[in-house]
Amino acid sequence: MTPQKTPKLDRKQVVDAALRLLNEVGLDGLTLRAIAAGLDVKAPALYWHFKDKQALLDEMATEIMRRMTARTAEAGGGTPAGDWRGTYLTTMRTLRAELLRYRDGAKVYSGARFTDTSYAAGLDASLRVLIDAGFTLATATRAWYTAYSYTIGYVIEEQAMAPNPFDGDEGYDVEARADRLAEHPLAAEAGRAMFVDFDEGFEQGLALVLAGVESVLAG
Amino acid sequence: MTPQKTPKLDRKQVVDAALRLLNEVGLDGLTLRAIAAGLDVKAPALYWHFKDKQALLDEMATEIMRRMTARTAEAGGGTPAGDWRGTYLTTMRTLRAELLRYRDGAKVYSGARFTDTSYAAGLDASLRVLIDAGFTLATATRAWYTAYSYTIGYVIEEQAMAPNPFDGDEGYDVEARADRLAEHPLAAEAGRAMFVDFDEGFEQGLALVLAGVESVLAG
DNA sequence: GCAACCCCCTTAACGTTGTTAAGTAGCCGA
DNA sequence: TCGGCTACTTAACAACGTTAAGGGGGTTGC
Repeated sequence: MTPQKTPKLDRKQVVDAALRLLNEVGLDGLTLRAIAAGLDVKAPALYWHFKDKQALLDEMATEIMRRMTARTAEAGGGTPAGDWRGTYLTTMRTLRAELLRYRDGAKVYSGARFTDTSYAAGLDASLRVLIDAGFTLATATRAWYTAYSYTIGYVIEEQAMAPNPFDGDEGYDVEARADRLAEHPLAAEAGRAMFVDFDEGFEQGLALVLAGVESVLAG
Repeated sequence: MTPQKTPKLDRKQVVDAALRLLNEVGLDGLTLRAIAAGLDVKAPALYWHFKDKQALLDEMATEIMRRMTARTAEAGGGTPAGDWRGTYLTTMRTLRAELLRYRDGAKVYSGARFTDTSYAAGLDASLRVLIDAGFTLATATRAWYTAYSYTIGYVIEEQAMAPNPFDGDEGYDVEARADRLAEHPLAAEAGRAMFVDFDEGFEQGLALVLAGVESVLAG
């Protein structure tokens, strides 16, 4: 249709189109032919820019990470310089928020390996804040990675359960679950608590991890 | 070959064969044809026992959960009755250990929905221990789910990184990573800490979560 | 004793997927 | 004008999940 003079297609465009499509069709529907169609191109054309599909998925994960790093840096502007608690919370909240922006975002992210080292600057900054607050490198690393693991695990579970924000998918029926578990009242009620307000649930768990970090630092 | 009188194949046998094969070929190689071949059967035969592949994966995850519950109950025998801390730690250690028994175990597990309610008894028991120790149902649930999310996230990352225990896969080269990150010394050194001793790293993070739970209970 | 039936599996095939091979239009330097 | 590089195309392949149709063997009904 649009007769481009030099019909250049680059890696960035492919990644952007793939991330856009991800939100429409989910990870299962993310086929190379569909991605290519969105770019007015045939599937094998993608192989000029990426070795294989996994390389594209890795680049998508890396792009998600870059956007998260950028947002963390922005949000860092509103956080006082010495406030390691605020930085810590903001980093993990931003990580979750960015994963939630894409359907199956946590799955794509956690299943991939980054294609460059651009994440290191953000990690370095996060650790620096903790170290300046008195942490050793070892405890800072552990504090960071624990909250990171928690966040990844939480969002994976959240995206598996929650109604999909992008189409009419109904998601997990919490009340039906409670009915099935009538013989186990604690588990039944716990399900309501776990799967109803994910934002609040994440905050509570994150506060818990932070409290643990504080008590270790104090010790 | 072996002329079975009534060549019965049931769901349990299929799940067992699939879990065995999972350890040999990983999630990517886990095809219905390969599973069927291991049972001296053709692929469409599996559709008599399972609606589709996802139903089989769900059943595999449920079986992993059941084995975990059984092991937790065993390990509970060695834990004093009133020791909620010991029970809490043991539950999460057992969860991780069981996920690690299968290649891509955490991915299979976290991507599935349980096919029955057998998990509820274990969850109920875990919550009961916390409540008897003075937790409200809400705080017990949050304490449990936070450690659960942490463990899932940690093992997903671990299995993506670690050398595969089942074949000669080399895994992630920690030193090469450190070299690439020469400009970010904190991140480089943190990588060594995060990806070297996964057992120890898990314990430290879990202790951190537990410390947070304790401080919330004390507050 | 035979026919009907149901259980559990087979063979065959379909559409889709990731991926490779081979060819080709446009551009660029010599 | 000539290669030669870039960035795609068309064609095709093997493998996958899945469905359709059929068949053998045991059990049941009469």
